[in-house]
Amino acid sequence: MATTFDTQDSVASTIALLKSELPRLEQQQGTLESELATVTERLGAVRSALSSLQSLAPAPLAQQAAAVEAPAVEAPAAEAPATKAPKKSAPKAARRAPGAKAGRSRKAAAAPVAAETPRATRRTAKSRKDAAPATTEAPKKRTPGLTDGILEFLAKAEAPVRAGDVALGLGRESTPGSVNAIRTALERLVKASRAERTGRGLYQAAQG
DNA sequence: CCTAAAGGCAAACGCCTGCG
DNA sequence: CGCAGGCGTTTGCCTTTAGG
Repeated sequence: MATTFDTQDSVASTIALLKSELPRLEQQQGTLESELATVTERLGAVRSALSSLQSLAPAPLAQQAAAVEAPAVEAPAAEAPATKAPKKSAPKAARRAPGAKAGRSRKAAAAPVAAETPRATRRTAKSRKDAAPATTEAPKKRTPGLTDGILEFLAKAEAPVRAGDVALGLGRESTPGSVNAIRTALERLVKASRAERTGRGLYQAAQG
């Protein structure tokens, strides 16, 4: 039988394959290590920016930032699942109209056949006034100077940052809503040419 | 008091990626 | 390869605040 031969042949080819893969893996390791070094460096920059901002921010904000800093650094991976959770409650099928492939159909949805929940209706139904009554609960606190804070954060960041990073850096919660607010602010800054978007979800201070 | 600007929030949509 | 889910983007409306 030729099985021994076949086995030897197969082992040899596997060895050759693995050997050929080795340089690539080593190179990849090197790349990742340098990337890690970059991230580590940036982490330091972000931390220093954070501490600077904390000194600028009002007391409660600074406290929040301090509280956020530790866990965020300790377990960055845990952030992802946390933000993913709420999505489940709103399945895509429910959010998107069936067959609504045509982009920006939302605009058209104002007119069409039976737009079940036009914006105005939703708003009124939700009634933000009702949601934020004049009771003990403080209404949605606005954070004056948010734009400035973002700009300052961007200026201090040595590399393009994400909205979530900015949120954390400014001592805000990294909830989808909060991050979305940052993102909206970032977009406004980009529109105003006060910031630049370097890639998908990446922003940096405007050059020059 | 009125208005504009800034900021918050929610919804819809598109793109990307992981999984079966 | 198709599907499902996550994430980012866009958009519109509302609230709050500051300035005239």
